[in-house]
Amino acid sequence: MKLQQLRYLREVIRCNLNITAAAAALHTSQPGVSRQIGLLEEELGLRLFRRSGRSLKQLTPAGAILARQIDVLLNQAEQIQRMAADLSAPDQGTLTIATTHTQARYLLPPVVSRFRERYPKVRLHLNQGTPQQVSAMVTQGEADFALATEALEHTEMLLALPCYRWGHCLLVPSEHPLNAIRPLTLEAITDFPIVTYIFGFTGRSRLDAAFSDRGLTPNVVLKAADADVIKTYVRLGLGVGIIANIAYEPDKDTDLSALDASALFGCNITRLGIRRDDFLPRYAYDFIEMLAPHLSRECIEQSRELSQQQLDEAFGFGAALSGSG
Amino acid sequence: MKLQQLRYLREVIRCNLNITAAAAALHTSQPGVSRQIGLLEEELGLRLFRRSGRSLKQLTPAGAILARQIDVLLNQAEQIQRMAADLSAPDQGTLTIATTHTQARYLLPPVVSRFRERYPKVRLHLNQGTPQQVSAMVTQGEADFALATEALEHTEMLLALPCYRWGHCLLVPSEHPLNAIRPLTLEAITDFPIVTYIFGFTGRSRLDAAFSDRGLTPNVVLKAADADVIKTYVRLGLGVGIIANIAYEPDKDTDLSALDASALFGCNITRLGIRRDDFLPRYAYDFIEMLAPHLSRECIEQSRELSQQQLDEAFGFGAALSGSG
DNA sequence: CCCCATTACGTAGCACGTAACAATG
DNA sequence: CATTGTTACGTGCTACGTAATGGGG
Repeated sequence: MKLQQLRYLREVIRCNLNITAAAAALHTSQPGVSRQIGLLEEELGLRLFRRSGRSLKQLTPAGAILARQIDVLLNQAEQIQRMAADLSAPDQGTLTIATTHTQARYLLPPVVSRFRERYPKVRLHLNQGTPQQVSAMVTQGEADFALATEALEHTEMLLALPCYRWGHCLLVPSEHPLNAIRPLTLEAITDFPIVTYIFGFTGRSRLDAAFSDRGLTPNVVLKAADADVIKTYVRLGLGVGIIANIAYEPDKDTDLSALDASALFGCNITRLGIRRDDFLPRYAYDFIEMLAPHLSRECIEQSRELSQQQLDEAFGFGAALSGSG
Repeated sequence: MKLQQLRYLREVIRCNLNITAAAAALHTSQPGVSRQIGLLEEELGLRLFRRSGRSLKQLTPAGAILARQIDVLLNQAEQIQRMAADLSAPDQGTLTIATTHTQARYLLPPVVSRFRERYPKVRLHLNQGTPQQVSAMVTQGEADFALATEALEHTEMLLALPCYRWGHCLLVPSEHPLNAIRPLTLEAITDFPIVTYIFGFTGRSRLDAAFSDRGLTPNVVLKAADADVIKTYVRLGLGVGIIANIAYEPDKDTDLSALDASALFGCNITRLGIRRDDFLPRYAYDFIEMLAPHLSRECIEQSRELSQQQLDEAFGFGAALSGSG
């Protein structure tokens, strides 16, 4: 039994039992993969795949059981390699962060600056995507951790650590009538066309919930994936914007006013998503601590053992907040 | 990184950093091991051993960290192989049981008979030893499971599942004056010389505790490791025996009387010891179920996740019983 | 001077790639 | 007939064993 054979097997399964695709993904020849799978089956004394003619149709029950264990083993092997890399050169390596627009654009820049100063030799990758893509990147091991407000707490594979809380704000041109209304109400907002996020982005679900709880139907005339697009259309006078309040930049957005709406829409929690069984190098923990000082290495390592529910309790969040907010 | 290199490394560490001994244990050449260790260090980019001149003095801190992870990985690899063997030929293989005299001599014979009938192709090994040896055999992977009344619950590595409870009995010649004393008391027993187990065997600690709780000092004239020896000396009239009541065989011991003493000495629990992270083939679970019907496969697999304390609670034993009984 | 690890060197095995082949839809 | 997996075959790498070398206690 060779580690390579197990890697081949894993890749074949990942490629929906397509040996050709697996070989391509592994940058090796197709017959080589086929052969090693065959040898592995021979050594283990059982068929891992149910074949119909020449093509692999499905995993045998035994194959499925073993594949699960083999995944664990390969993860462990990769962890050992990462640990060795970290131990041999603690300030070198790669850090890949999967994140959404809002975090990448407004939250991370200062953290990235500090990090690059502290660890100039670490190659930093920022992968932007939708919350779902971000979550998938981490679960599939393509990124070291994720940062997003949505979708991270949906799988027990990930540890979704609360990073910080934020609310929404209303974005209006300086001369807009809403500037005069105090206190701001959902009803007042509903009188105007609205420009905000598409569903599943940056707390959009919380906005919808707030309106529908009051029996209101907002007139959303434009849905965008990020605050920059929203600002552009607010400037064109298309409607009033609702964005994350961290996305308002007082220095640059001097032609717009931000009216805090945290009280209306409730607060959101941006979470840090880490694979439960993943080893992270020292600099990754340092990055996280720069981002959220309460998430020390010690704190994270203790959290790994907890269920998501226990975690939320430990951090003092009820079920309401740990939902789709 | 090859599995073989990791196996070599593990063996070198097991052999107290002696490469020559490790090579011998692995049935391979000494330079081969030396070379592979070197290649592994090169690939990982760090020294695993602190060398003084040519000999390995100790593990480096990094080496120690990695060695722990590597142990986990190799265990996982071996587990996969065992699982494959079980899946490919569920009624073939080897079952090694580590146990003490009492269990091997009085408890296991009928179970073994049934098992051999059901699984004629399984090679069954019974390894007898002291409770400490028995425990060590399982923790070191030399046996699949252990059966003993003592020493198994001392390490969290093992799952010590309660198998059955038993008490002691007093063994006396047919004409002995104690036959007439009802009810039996500790004081009455203390009037006679006693023949029983050496310390650490078959509930001996419970006997001592019972006497000392009453402020009594028994006159133990012979200490033996097993009931057969004890019976022999009781027959010679050396004293009265105190043995596990399962060790009294009414058919064969017709010249001796057994007086139940469970009430005097309390009950003991014989436990089944399994490595928490170990995979057992189907026939092993069947053996266990023949031995103790309440220990189904399902029950055991659920127990693996529990701490020893949770386990004792689940089985309804308090701290008093889970002690050295 | 003995013990032990490393280096040197030759060999045998095996993983891999190219090419040809088989089978399925 | 296109796609995919298996068999055939040659090659280059490498793990391993034997032998020689180097260092400590």
